[in-house]
Amino acid sequence: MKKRATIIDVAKECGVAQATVARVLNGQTGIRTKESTRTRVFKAAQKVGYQRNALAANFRLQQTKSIAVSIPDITNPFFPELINGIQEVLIEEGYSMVQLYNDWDANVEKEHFNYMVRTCVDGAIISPTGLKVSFNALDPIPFILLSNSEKFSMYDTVGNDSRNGMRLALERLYQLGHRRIVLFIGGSMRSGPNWRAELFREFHQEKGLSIPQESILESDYGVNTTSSFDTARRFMNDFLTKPKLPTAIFSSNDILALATLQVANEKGIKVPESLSVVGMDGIFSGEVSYPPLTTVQKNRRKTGRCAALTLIEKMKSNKDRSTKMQLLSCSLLERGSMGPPSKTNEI
Amino acid sequence: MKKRATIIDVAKECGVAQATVARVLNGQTGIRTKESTRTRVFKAAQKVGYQRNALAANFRLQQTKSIAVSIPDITNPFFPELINGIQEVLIEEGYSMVQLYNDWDANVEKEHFNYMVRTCVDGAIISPTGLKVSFNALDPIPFILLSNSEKFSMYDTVGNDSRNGMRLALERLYQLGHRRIVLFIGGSMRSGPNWRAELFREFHQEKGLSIPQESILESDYGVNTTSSFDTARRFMNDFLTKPKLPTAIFSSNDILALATLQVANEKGIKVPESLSVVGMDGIFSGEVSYPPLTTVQKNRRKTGRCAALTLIEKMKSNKDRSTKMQLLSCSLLERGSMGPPSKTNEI
DNA sequence: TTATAAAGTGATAACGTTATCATTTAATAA
DNA sequence: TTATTAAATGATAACGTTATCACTTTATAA
Repeated sequence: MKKRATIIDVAKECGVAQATVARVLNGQTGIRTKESTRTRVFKAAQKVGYQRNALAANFRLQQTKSIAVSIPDITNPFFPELINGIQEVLIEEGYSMVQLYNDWDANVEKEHFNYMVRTCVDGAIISPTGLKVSFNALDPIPFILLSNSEKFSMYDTVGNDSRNGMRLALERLYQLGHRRIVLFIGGSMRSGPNWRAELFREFHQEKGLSIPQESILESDYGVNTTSSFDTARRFMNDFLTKPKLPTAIFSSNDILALATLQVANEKGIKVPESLSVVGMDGIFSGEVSYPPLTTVQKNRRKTGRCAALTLIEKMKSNKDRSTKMQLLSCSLLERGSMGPPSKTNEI
Repeated sequence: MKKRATIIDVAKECGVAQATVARVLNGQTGIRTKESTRTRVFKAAQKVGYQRNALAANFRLQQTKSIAVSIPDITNPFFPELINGIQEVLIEEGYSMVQLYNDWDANVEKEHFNYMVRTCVDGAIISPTGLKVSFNALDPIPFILLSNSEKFSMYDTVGNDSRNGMRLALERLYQLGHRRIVLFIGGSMRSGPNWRAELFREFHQEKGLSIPQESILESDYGVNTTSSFDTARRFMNDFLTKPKLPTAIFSSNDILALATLQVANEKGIKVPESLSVVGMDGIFSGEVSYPPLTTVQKNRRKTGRCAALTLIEKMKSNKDRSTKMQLLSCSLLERGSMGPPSKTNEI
């Protein structure tokens, strides 16, 4: 491992002061250099194979030009696209990204916060493990949360308007003629107090429908995507043998919906003729299922971009800004798993 | 943002030399300090709120305790688990991870290599965009490649034994009674000269089977997972209307297999009764398809772990080790999409 | 006791960059 | 031309840590 060339080496190579080299190579703002020396320096730098030592620069400037991204689980298909969106923006702005996964463990998450302080990341984007997370440990670091919960309204937050998304789905199902709709909740996300059940009841009230028994199904949480899927499968294996089935099942995420779809296929329940299945999130697997999954699409790439942009804006304006909560709208992505209920399925 | 306390502040606070504070707080190996001064220093550090400036330490030590992971596309379902495996090991060893995505662009990849040198990452794990990538730019940085190509045998490489995996699948299909098997190649990975076609022909020769026309299907490459899937779908939409279909289709990755599966379902071709579909990789979507996809399972988490462990070993042993290529074995994950060919399907 | 070793501490030099200020050189005005 | 200003460059001091070496103090052996 041979030693790397420094600006001093470059300076020696072309007979100028190191200060000049520094100016040329790492453009100090507002100070010009003669074109002839510039080219000389560039050439010399090339020759000795100079690469700026970011460690030294970071130390000098006390900034890392890197931001931390804390999420529970990268294998959850919800996250990769979001991460990708973040990355796109950060790259443009010259930041790099350190990812931290905590596997839904709040203690690990807290340790990650300390890590961020120690390593002097310039900012952080955090998808919290729960609603009770404290961000005190982050003290000097500007951060953005990925959430759609009111609980975090005192922080800068970027999320998806899942309420409205769910509404869109229910409305559309109603419009198609569905009157026996079931809500399926669970999965690996800890979503706190259940606004979904609330919204579901509200919706039925509005439409003048009575809520039948067993219309809000709650599967256990899984520790990860696969276990969440398996649990949902078992649940549906049981549920879909009941005598009087609903005409549509709306699930709080795509994993649950895909489990429903698979079990229905196995049982010979025709989707969407006998049962419409609607999910939420818009993960890739819903694209390749049979039939393709109708879902409430969350634009995760855009969410990531938005979070990153907001963070960068926050970091640039050192003056205190008022915090804000941004909810990106969802859309209903209609694919094969949803259709009008068949006549034979009517009461 | 008030200035952070340094070891000098701590030293002043308790009347010792800063060297002593440094020794106590960031345990220099092999040098003891009296217990009484240790406690004094700790107390003082606590009092002034000392937090080690990792930026300064990194600069001094010329190490970041971070490693870079360069992959083409995090939204490709192949990668998240691999990344997770890497992360698991790195965390244990106290390293953090910077991820770089190049979207299959070799120029971006090269720029990322420069970035690694500039930022002085301690090591790198790289999934190359192609077989012609040069790693010269990485010069002083120890790195591990994620590949199974012979082309990279001069570097430390970790990959999956796809050859053997494909063999397993073909053997099993043959054993089940399949004699009209088709190979479906394509997808978003650039895999270079086609050893798959070669292996396919070899296999037929061994078994004394003649290779029928149109038994090696090659779909176009897609720029990403979704487009790769769509292209494969269009291809299969065409292919599966042909008069005499094969009894089994082996695809070079799960995306292609899932496209096949979906189109077969749409066309009412019963899987596995009329057509067995086998994929490769073992991505999550294959778990939730209908029927669940039989696939050559690559243990990606393990692959990631192995790569990380090998890298760490390499970084620790500063003496030159001989390079090695590690190929992790694949297994055939038998799920619903594969079965014996039905009688009616015989010639 | 005295000589010797060991343990504990202090003083100080890096590390490579950026930024400030001083100095030289070139350009413009008188 | 000379005086004055502007442009270009050089010299140098940080930044906070680690690590080396020198020096004191304490413990152990003779």
